Amino acid sequence: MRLSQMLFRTLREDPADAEVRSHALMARAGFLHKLAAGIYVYGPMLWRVLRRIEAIVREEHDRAGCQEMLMPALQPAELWRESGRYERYVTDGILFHFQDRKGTEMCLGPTHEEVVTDFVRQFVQSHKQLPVILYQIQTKFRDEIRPRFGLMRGREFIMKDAYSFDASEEGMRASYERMREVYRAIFRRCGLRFTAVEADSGAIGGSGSEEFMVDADTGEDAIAVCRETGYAANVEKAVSRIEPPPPPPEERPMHKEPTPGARSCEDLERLFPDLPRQRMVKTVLYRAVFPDREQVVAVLCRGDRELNEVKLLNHLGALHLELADEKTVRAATGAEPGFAGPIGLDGEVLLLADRSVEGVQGFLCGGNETDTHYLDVWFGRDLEMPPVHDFGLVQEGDPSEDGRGRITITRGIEVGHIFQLGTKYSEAMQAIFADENQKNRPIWMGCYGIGVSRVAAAAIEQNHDEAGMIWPLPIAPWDVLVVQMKAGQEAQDRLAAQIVEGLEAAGVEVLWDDRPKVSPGIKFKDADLIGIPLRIVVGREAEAGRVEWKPRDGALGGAPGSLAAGEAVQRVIELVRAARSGQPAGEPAAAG
RNA sequence: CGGGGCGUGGCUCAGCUUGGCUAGAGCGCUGCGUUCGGGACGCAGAGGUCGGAGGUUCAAAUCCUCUCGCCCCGACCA
Repeated sequence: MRLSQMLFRTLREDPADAEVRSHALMARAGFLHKLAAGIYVYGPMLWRVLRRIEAIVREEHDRAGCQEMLMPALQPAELWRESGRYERYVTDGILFHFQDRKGTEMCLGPTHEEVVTDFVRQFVQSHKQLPVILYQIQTKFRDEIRPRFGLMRGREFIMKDAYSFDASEEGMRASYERMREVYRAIFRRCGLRFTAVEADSGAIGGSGSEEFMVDADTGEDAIAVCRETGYAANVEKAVSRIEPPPPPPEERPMHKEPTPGARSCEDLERLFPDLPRQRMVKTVLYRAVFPDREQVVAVLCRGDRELNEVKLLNHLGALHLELADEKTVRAATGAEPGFAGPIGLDGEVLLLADRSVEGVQGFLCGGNETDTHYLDVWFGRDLEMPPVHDFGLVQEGDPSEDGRGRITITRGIEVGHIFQLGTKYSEAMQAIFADENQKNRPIWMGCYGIGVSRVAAAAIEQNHDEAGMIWPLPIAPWDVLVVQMKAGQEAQDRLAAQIVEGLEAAGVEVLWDDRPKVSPGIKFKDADLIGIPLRIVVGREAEAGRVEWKPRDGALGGAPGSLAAGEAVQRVIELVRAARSGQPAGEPAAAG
């Protein structure tokens, strides 16, 4: 493709509304255009990237025996009522929903468990038809509370979603394992560095789940990793050991201490310099929302630890959980926020304790009275130990659960998530089959998602520099950029055309910057910005049949330097072949 | 939804506090010429309902009201 023929333009400055590099760089390079919050036009170059990602996704799914299909984005709300998710999704506001001309409630699919389950229940009657895995690549709609970061969290985005159907729990696990391997292969082939982590299954529900995180400092998710043991989990889910508290001090009677203005552990440390954080107990108040009621919950936590709201939410089985607002705090404690404690709380409050407070004695805690704390408090003596569970957030440096290593916290971008759903949807929607003994049983399901458009953004978050994007070769919009310094100069015209022809004949996708009257500086800056990994410069040595080898990605293309044109062509062909070697043998190189 | 901020040529912004000339700059764009290996230079141009509506005023980008949109911080997720 000749760049001079493309709709192409670059901007010198970052757009004002782009917060992350991937968004800013793509917008500057014309890959992306925002139409409204979280809604984007994918330009020609970005679309090539997305199609390449899709091609890899398809190949790996097909190879694993999955069947591609396509379901409607437009769906009757009735189906969602049947699974029981309609209320929650509408209350959350995540579901785009409206009425058609007849007044029927409709929605735009944020995910397709309902539709696929409805489809499968009409087909499957016998265990002989199982297992089966279906998938589609399609636009999804979610009215995100806060769309942001460009392609990272859009309201309309491209997703690959797959669903497995099995006759037994073991079968479901086997399908899940198979999909896990498919996912590993996909992200490996995309040229991304990633980590598979244990995850919370959230609103989708089910028993087990893992997320695939592209390693990137700018990621929205924090991940707990243990190098020694290979443990990796989303911090929402992660467990660790915690250092035990110091031994109890000499027993003294509980008493009040004036603590004016001391609302945090930092403040209290200044007032009580000899008291370690491990002998402070925080009381954090939450408001938990259930389908039929609300409940104020107070959770005790050691002063040097933090609480994990996801663990708490799961334990309570609540729909939502949020920090209590000031009014709620005042009503529950009778004090200004910052002085909540377990003693003398309002009777309606549910009191729980994180396991970090176990063994803590003679501690400091809030007095439920403004500017007052209790000191020398003992569990068992001054108050009953509330029910104890693990509500803690893992912290950097914690020993791993088995004690054989230490936890490190890193960041990542979630590009894939796989779930064992069990029979949640099949039971709700009566997707049943007859087993060998003619007994009706619900189908065991799994679901598996990849954010295709998010993969593109994550690739840039992981691979860029000051000058621009650096695409991994397998998902780059083009394999190689041929930069012709002076379009119209005969020797350069001839050599560039010859190189492009040679590469294309070998199945390499080539972008040829043949723009006339564009200064060298601009060509180089643009080349850096769009980040095509391999580059050949046709310039001053063209008469001698030589070019400059100038890869964008030094790690991939090696050192720059002068080369005979034929040699450069050969090098590109080899690198491209190597990058595509993940393909099944016998298939031609993907041409799109 | 709660809290904070912003809407002025294609892009990045100034002007608004204290209303007053023909609404500006840089980049980009068009034409001509000189340049030509890291965002060149000169000359001549095009391009703006100042987000929208209403109001105050002799006069509104500027003040007031309403409204739409966008961004950031929090709960959600591919």
